[in-house]
Amino acid sequence: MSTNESRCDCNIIHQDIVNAVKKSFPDELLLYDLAELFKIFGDSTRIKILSALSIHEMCVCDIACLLNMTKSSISHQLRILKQANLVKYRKSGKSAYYSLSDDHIMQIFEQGLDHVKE
Amino acid sequence: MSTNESRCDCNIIHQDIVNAVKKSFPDELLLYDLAELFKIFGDSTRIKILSALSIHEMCVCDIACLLNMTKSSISHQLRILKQANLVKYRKSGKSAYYSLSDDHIMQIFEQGLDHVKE
DNA sequence: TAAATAGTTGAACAACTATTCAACTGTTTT
DNA sequence: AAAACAGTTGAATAGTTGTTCAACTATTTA
Repeated sequence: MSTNESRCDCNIIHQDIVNAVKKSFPDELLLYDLAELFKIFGDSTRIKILSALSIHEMCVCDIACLLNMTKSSISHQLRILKQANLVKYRKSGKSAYYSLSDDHIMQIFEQGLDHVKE
Repeated sequence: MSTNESRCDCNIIHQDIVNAVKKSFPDELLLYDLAELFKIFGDSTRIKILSALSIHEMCVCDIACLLNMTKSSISHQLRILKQANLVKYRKSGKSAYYSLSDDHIMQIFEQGLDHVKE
């Protein structure tokens, strides 16, 4: 950062620490993408959908029935999960069958669960 | 769930699957807490703060300076992180030094990073 | 004691988001 | 061909949330 204008309204107390942290700080864009990923996990409806799909492939109706929600709201959330490449789907007749696109997703899920369980 | 009223506006196609999933479905409250945890991770300011604190303990001014944001907004976010038991702090003189309350947090962080990096 | 500084806090505002509703597409059934 | 059903989509709405601003507390320094 070579900008002189700073929103930081204070005298820097530990310039050495700030510099050291800045040095080994991950890429800005990477942290942004990471936040975006967690944001998707940060909704109970989407968490429930992912949790359900980790057990078995399901169609929109099945998920709506399981979570006692409308097809529409489930479809909206599935679109978000699809855009984030967290779920994939196959169409068969009138139905669309959704499943997890990646096993790695559940590792993040499980790690989070461990922390919540304390 | 023993309620007959269902928001699910469709005939259930795979009652057997829905029942099976319902059976091995995690506790509702647990999934809610999990979503709340991920929600906290799902903001780039908070992610950056956690990432910084994983490198070194820092005071509010240091963080504000590092991220080029006001003390106020950092303090607000630190309050949220504190309430979620993700950070702890010690006061010394005029300053408040924040650090991660748990190493486990960074495991979730790293796992997410792996996924984002693809 | 007064000024300066680090940090906190509540209200206000703007931006975002999850659900609802209605209308729609596409497939299957009668 | 018409009805029924699974699913999608866009607009509207209500609720949430991150930052800003101003006022405040507490500690230190002059």
